[in-house]
Amino acid sequence: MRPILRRPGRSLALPELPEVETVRRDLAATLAGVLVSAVSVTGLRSTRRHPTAASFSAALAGRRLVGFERRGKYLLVILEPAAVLVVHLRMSGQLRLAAGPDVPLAKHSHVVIDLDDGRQLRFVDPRTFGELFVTTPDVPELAQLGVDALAVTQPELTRLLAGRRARIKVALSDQRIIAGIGNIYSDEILWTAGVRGTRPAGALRPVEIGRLHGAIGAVLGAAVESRGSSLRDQQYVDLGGLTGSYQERHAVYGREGLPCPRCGRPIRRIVVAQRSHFWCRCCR
DNA sequence: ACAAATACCTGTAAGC
DNA sequence: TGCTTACAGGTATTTG
Repeated sequence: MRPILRRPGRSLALPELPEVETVRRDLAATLAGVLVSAVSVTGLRSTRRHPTAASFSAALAGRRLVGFERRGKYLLVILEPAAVLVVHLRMSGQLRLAAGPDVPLAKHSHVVIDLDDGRQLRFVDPRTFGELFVTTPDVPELAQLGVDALAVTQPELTRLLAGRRARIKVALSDQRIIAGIGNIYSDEILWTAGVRGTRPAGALRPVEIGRLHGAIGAVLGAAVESRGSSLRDQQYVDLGGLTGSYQERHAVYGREGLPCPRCGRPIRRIVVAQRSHFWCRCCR
């Protein structure tokens, strides 16, 4: 019996660790040392952690952008005088650099940050899940965030997964355990490691955790080199509006019914924790 | 303590 | 052709 070929599930390209890291590097290369001269907020949901748009603007204006860090999917812009601008792109957020105020505003531009050299840093976000907020240097809002996926060691991973009954697909995407992996890269990592996503995390054998640890570094590292993944409606673009290219190397994500690169059998899609999970029956 | 379900939101495309 | 509707998912919150 031939497998039923269905259209691949509609997929977006959501900002996960590689996409946020690409934006971080671009920011560091283009904005180090600039002064924020003014801030305009038109989308109140984007600054919802602040009581008013004015309180967000006042916290950011007059400060200099002196450092650019990343924790998981959170972007941290280090400010002087001492403070931190935290940015999370969530589903559809983009940071875009404009040469000046005359460049037409993209639809769904919610925050415009004027820089003292005339350029503008703009936050664009159709689905309005993303957010920006200014906080203290210790960033207490991120206290629950787990170890960054690019920094986790194999012994740490072993300890973090021990005893957990959650499926490994879910545990990998849990930001309190490991920070930076979302729905796209968790599937690519599991396929690369040859680990079934529905296995309980705590049941993985040491050799499987070893393969998983290797796959986390290999997949995320290669995706960073490719400047992230952009798919379909191209939700993810970098600071200059350009797409990444790692989608060309996706083995399973968004490829339901297409041949597995390893064995040629059709990629399957199931729903795990209300999310699409793409996998190969024989290769995981 | 941990796990699972739900709300939030809009562009896209499938289906009629 | 045009309308309706289902779907995509990260995180905070709620419920179990």
